[in-house]
Amino acid sequence: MSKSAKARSTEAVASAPTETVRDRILNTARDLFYRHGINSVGVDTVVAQSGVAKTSLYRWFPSKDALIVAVLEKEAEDRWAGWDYTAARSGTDPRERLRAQLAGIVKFVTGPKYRGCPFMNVTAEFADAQHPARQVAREIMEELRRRVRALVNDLNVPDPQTLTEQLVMLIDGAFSSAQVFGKEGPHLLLVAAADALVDAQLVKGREAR
Amino acid sequence: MSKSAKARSTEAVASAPTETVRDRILNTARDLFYRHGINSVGVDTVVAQSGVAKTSLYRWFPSKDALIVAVLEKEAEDRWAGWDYTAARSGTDPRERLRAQLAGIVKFVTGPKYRGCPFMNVTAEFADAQHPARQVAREIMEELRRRVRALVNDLNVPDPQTLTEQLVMLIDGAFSSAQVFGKEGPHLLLVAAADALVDAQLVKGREAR
DNA sequence: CAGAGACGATACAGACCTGTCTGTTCGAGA
DNA sequence: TCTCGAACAGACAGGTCTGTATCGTCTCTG
Repeated sequence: MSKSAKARSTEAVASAPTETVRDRILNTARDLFYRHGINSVGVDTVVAQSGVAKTSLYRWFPSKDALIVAVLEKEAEDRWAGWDYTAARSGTDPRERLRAQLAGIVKFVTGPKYRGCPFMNVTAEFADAQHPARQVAREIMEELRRRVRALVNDLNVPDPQTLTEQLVMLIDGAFSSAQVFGKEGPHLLLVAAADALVDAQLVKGREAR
Repeated sequence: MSKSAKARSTEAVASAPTETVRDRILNTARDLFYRHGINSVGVDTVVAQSGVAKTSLYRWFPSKDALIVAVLEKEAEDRWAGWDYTAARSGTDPRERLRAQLAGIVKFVTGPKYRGCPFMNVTAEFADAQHPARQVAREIMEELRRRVRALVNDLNVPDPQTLTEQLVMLIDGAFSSAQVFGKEGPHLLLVAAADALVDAQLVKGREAR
């Protein structure tokens, strides 16, 4: 038993390079929280699944709330990494760059393991808007807003502020409707809907000119 | 004690006409579930708040799950009543009738007591898609889809199916973004965004003609 | 007036939750 | 070799949850 534990901590370097105890807890919690909901997963389950002692969990995270916040931040980190990856791969045409990000979102919400936007789920699960997890979730959604705005700024539309808000609303709608309706939901039309909104502003801009 | 209980059950007819024990439980549960989240409210709290015995709750509802389902159905009942009310008040112009419903939704999500769409919240709170509460929630969202479709059908657009899905996505986005962002969210632009999508289809229809 | 049933009050079982505490093992550095 | 900290193992406290069981009271109906 102690032998296998020893072997794991040694060989783990090869299989999962330098995955610390903290990371193991964090990754396990992230997976469990997302799959079953935060309130449905106790710390004991996280401890058991990550093969770690309870004392270790509470050494690295002072409370379950702190763990939740850390999980959300890691979730956001990965999301923005994906965003940046898509940004780097998409060309120079502003319109295409926006489409690429939206297509990325569609791909995300149609994935087999999709179970809703983690940040919206946390907002639904914790009624208290002052809860630290909700504060983090809100900040992340604001960041999404800023990133959409940056894309919209390059489109040369007459009212970028309005278009940004409308696109964010569409994106939020894609997140939630994919969760509610599953495979065959409205979210499949996200790119088309966004295109229509952009066109509407471009037409308006041309008329005004 | 027994005197006051007697008086209540008699005078209650005047104050809240024939509010049965079942209704009292249902209304209290609805309020508590919505305000604090379903999983955060125990049956004991519902019992205490509604001034009823626990045995009564379990007489009328075989389990908490059954109570949740009943609450959601009542919630839906009221929502459709509001929809029909708006429909009856709005004129004959299809475009205006759609706008009226969307404006009603904006009014709903900007209300001071708004804490998210109950049916989306339940979807986030219960990870298991087979949970009875989620089944009900999904059916209600499908009904919303059908009602939007009925409005779109009168608009004479070339692709009512697509427009319906896009509008539903917008509506879902309004529900969730209002919850995340609070007062100053994208949801304020719901009517304008929907207008843009409708226009886009009407323009396309004219071009094809 | 008598029986039936709705209701209130409350104790209880059994499970689960978060967070603490004690004691042990093991490896790395002084 | 000795020491110290990280990690493991597991018991525990104090609270919450759902659902059941018990018992007494009220009200209506025949």
